[in-house]
Amino acid sequence: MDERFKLDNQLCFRLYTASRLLTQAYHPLLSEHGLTYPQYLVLMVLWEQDAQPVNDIAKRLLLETNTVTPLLKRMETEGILTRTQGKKDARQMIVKLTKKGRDLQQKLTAVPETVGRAVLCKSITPETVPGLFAMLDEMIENLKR
Amino acid sequence: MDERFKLDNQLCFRLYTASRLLTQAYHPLLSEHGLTYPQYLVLMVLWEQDAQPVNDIAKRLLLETNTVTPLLKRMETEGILTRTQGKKDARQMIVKLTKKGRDLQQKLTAVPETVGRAVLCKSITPETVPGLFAMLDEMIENLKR
DNA sequence: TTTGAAAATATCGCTTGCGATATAAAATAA
DNA sequence: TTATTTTATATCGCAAGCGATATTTTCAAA
Repeated sequence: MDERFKLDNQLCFRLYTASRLLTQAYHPLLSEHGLTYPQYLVLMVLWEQDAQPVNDIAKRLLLETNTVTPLLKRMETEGILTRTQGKKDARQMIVKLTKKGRDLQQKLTAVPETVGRAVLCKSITPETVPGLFAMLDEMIENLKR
Repeated sequence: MDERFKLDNQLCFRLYTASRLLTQAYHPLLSEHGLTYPQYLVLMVLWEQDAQPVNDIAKRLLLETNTVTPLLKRMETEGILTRTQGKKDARQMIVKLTKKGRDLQQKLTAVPETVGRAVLCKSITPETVPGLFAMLDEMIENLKR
């Protein structure tokens, strides 16, 4: 058996699994407010800086517009944000939070804490997290050729 | 602005992005052989141990059967594996590689190497990978309550 | 100015991931 | 044995992701 094909030696499988399981940890906290995890990501982007074109949101999340556009449309239907054509550039759609979208930040204050606690363990602590972040950041930078 | 909602402070977003980008790195290598990344995971499970029930494969990948069953059916259609009802337990479907499925291992030998090289960088080296694996493993163990 | 290239967004088709639920077989209890 | 519960798969519906492609608008070059 080729060691290179063993699941236990795969970085990607670990990342894939860790990502899925951590997203699942968000699920009960977000679905309570009718949100999915990718929608929560969009909210974090817009809470940082409101009124952005689709492209800027997509770039920030390293997603394609063919993923983000339908996602934003669903959030518009939910009354979380509005999409209006840009004035300077008519090709752009400017995405802006509604009051409901802004108010969600207060309602979700417990989320980062709760998930943060769920992740903490022997090898993942306030001391080790910066190192982990650095490795993942370098890897991400490396892969988005 | 609440620091805890900043995208740059999120572990989950990093894992989600790293997982997606690394999976994308597999894409050209796998699609050449008509495979997706989750299908490649199934192959790795079966190369390690052939002839497993659906449930064992799902457990190994930490996926639900409602994800794995359709995936296996597509692979069966492609002639990569067979699904036959268990003899001891008629509820089980035993999944077994065909010759085509076994032969894929030889055809994909370059994949682990190629992706491995793409990941290597200053902070991800043969020396640091075991530590990264340990953190992810503990996190995964922690989250699969 | 006209024309062609680039950019911003959207549409289509398909696979995955997963909550909820159904079905059938096996194991356990009464 | 009969009834109940558990287990193994599967089905359904929906939201991502994403490759491929279309549409519209802007920009740049001729």
